[in-house]
Amino acid sequence: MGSCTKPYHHGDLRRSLVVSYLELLREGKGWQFALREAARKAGVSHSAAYKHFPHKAGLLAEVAILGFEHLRCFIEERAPASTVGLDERVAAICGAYVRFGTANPNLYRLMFSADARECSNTRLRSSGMAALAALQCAIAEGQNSGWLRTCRKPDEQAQAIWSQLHGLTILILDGLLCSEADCEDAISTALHVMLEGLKRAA
Amino acid sequence: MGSCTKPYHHGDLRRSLVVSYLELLREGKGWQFALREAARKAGVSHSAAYKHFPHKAGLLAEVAILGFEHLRCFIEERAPASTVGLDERVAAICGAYVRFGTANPNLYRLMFSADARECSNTRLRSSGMAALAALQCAIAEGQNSGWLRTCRKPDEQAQAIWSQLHGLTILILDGLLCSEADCEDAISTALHVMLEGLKRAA
DNA sequence: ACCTGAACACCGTTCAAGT
DNA sequence: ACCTGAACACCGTTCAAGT
Repeated sequence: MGSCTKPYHHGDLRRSLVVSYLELLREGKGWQFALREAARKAGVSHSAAYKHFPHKAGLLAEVAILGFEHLRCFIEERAPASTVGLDERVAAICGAYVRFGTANPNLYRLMFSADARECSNTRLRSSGMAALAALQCAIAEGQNSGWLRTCRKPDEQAQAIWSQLHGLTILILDGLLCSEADCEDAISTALHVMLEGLKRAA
Repeated sequence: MGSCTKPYHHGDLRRSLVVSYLELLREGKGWQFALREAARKAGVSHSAAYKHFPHKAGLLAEVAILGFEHLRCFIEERAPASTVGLDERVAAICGAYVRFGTANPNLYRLMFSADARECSNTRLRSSGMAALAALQCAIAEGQNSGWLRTCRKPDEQAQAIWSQLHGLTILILDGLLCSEADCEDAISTALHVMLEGLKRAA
């Protein structure tokens, strides 16, 4: 306990590896890191990781799922259910989604990477759905109140909106929609176009 | 000429490597292949590739740009400028875009991969824009004729639509929107939701 | 001018051996 | 039960040497 020599057993290496990978992502140099690099950062031999994950993809999937949970919190913070006005609420949810991506580019990319999906697409899918639950609620409410077009079922419309948010986020991160400088403008413009499309004609 | 022994010099190795990589993509086992595998397929030593490309990313970028040209042709075939009715034309363009992705999943993924972008984002960007030129034309026409909402400039609306198409395509390829079975349904539903959002209220 | 083969520093994964 | 170190088969990249 009081000893300063590193113990042979780590304690919670599994968690430590996930945290190390998250830190690597936050440091900003891409999103594809070696398993060995996460182990290095955790101060442990690389082969130790295989006692906690069957393969690298398992670690990445865990990080990805954590990412979706962060996304859910991020959205709930910036667009609480108490937000007055469906208009504002939907806009806040959509804005929060895209901003999460631009604020955590590497994590967002990892969340949708092949390695992360390969491992447990169903878990990822349900994490994604949980993150978007607020959106689906708002849509159902909006349709009931007559504010939204009601041509489609709420879940179908939620999927369509998710597509748009994801596409916008990815294209922005890829630098294909705009330069870094006018990125904020591009986001708000695209979100406006999108929200206008949702509303019933005035 | 009449000899059947493989010549020491290949002739057009650069092109051959690109074609080999395209074939690997079409074979369906993912989209991340070793440079060495393309060289193997081209029947050449792996180090030979470095006389034609500065690094692997250079090869991938070339493949990606070819992909965008294929996409442009694909759209022009299925949604020629002669298509009667803006309604049909826009729907055809959007449908063609998404179907190109589902028909060439690995190529589509490569086109937006970090490796391909890293090399020449500007060339890629202009290829992407060329592929979407038909869309932008149709939007401008649609706004003039009063069929489309005119709240935004054509290029801004084109970007918003591209976001949606890209997001839909990627999420479908990722298997996050639907299972393989009801994939067609999901696509046409999402496209409908999208097109309804574009139109002026009836 | 173009291609080969050996070499280097990396990787993911495995496995016997240590604590 | 958990961790290490050496080993294996791979990879991208380089470079002297061949044609």
